[in-house]
Amino acid sequence: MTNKQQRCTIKEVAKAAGVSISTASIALNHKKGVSPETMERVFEAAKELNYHVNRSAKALRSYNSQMIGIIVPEVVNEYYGMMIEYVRKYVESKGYFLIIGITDNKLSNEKRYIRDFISRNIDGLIIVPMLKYSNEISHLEEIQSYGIPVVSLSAAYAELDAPCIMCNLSKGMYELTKYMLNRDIRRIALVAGDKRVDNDYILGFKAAFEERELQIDEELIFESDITFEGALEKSSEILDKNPEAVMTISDLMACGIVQAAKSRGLNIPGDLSITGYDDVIYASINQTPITTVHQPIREMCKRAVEVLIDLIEGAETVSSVELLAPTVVYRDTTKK
Amino acid sequence: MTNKQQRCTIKEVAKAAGVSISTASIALNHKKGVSPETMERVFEAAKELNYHVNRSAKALRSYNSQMIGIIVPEVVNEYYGMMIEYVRKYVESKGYFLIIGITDNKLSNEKRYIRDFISRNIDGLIIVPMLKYSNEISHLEEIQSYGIPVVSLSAAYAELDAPCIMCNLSKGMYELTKYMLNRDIRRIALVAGDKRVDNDYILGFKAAFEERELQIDEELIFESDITFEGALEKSSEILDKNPEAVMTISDLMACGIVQAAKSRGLNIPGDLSITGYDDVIYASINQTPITTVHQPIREMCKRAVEVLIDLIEGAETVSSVELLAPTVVYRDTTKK
DNA sequence: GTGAAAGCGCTAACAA
DNA sequence: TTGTTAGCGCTTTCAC
Repeated sequence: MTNKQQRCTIKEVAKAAGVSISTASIALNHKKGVSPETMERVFEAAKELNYHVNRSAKALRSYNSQMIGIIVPEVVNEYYGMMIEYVRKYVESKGYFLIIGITDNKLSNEKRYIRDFISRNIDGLIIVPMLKYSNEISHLEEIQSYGIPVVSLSAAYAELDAPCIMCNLSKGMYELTKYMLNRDIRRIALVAGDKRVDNDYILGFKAAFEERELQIDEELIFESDITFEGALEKSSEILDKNPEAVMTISDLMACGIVQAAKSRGLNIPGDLSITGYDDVIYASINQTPITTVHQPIREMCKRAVEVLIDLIEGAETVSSVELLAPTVVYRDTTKK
Repeated sequence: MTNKQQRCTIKEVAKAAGVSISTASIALNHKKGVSPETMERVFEAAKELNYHVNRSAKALRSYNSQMIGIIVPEVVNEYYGMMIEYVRKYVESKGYFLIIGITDNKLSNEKRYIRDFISRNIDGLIIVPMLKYSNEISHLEEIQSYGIPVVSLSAAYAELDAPCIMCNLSKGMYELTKYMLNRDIRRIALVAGDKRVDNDYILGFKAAFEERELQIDEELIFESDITFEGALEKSSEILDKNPEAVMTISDLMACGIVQAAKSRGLNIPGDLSITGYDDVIYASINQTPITTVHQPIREMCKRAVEVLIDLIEGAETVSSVELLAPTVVYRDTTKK
């Protein structure tokens, strides 16, 4: 780092290869219209000079940055971490670079990232909606108005005119609830986050009861912070109702319930069944592995990227919700 | 998204404000040399027209992208997730945007991201070294040669001439081992990843034994994949040696040992003490919360960003290692 | 305090 | 097939 050197430009590559700048540009971009020999000379010169294209210049001139943006509520959470991981992989396999905005569940941050992403000329946006209820979508409409396609992943903004790829959350909850009811477990608590945001889960839960013409006790449907600590705090209120089962909408919440139940000396699943949702690592690393619903995160991410890139390449936007199927994973916190 | 509109440029803002382009530029960048009234007119026009600066153009012209790059081995892991989270926060509070490369512990990916980051004109780089042993640093030296400062975080590349901010890993391991020895636990297994990479941990472990002039059984020092599954697999070999304690170098590995011990019917900490490292969520959400060593991740990230930004702003590079102090966190997998 | 004009590195007409 | 040239949106001298 002593003698700072300048990066070489396409001009120098062209000169070294003995061709014009435009020929060098065509060659470096693997476009047709240049002879094989010229091509080789240019690439040799580029390698020799250790040429790196200046993407700022390229983006300025050609109106695309080869960057796709993703906005997620959090990153310190296996569920979103996996999304970033998979989306990144697919995006990069298509020749794009993924830039990431993390909102901390704050609308103001979501807006800030949208502004920044517009400034940085992203080619497309994947938005993973916040966990808080919001119907403010003007910032998303603005980015769309500039012709930047938007796809929502994991959940939908009801009023946004954009494709959405998500898991059939309701179905997973229905299956799992049915499994409980089949084992004569009736007194089931359900712990959601915000009832409006998490209505899909509640719908599936109720559907299983209704199918069997069983009464639902609305008092057993709780709202809680969707975190480990949140569930832990809420647990005394929940367990005081003496449920036979506690179903949650995330594995982390289930961990909280498990820990609380243990400190009450409850036997799992003898005295109490507990279920998570998502099937991320938290469910399997627990001392007692947790029964949960697997969301096909990988497939969701793959589809989201496919749909987005189609849009970037000029496909017509159709506002549709694509629901991928969940799978119940039976582990040790529920009866066999 | 029906009628795609063009983003407005500084030219249009200038025109609307009735000033020249250069005046508009000065005003928009809050530079001095423009009257308050003009300033206001420009900002009003910008707001009116919904102006977003084109950062590609700005970066091209002014040789800085206001982007800082970070390269991490993984993201689906609380430890790295938190790093991204904290680094992002500090970086953004300084007016930069963080772009992230995830290498999956592959050198080829690290090189690929470096190339990409050079192309995208990042202003500085934070590198969190891979968990695999490597002394190939030519790509890092190259980016440095262009005057882009590099800071390493969480671990050091021995041969790289760059500042490093990390936790005093050795000290944490020493303290924890001493705690065990003080409770007359002697037969302690240590589970590392690669012994070369994780030598600091081993050094601390041995130091505690040596201080008391106790013999170390090298057979009880294991290498394993630094994952939950890795530890789970290795566990039978480890537990077959009948240790009184198993110390690991990550909380996730500790979870694996806990699960394996439980399925052998071992009582924790009665029959077996288990410790993790890092103090991330995996340690606290387990049914039996795990004793571990807290790494001051937040402070590490803060310092790394501070040092990097000083360098970006022209400070002299000094190749130094800054060691932050760990804290042992006693939970339920060790004796009181 | 403000404006005119050059040019950052690159792509894409258009000419040759 | 290859070269010439204009210009993407912005910053930054340098005049005025």
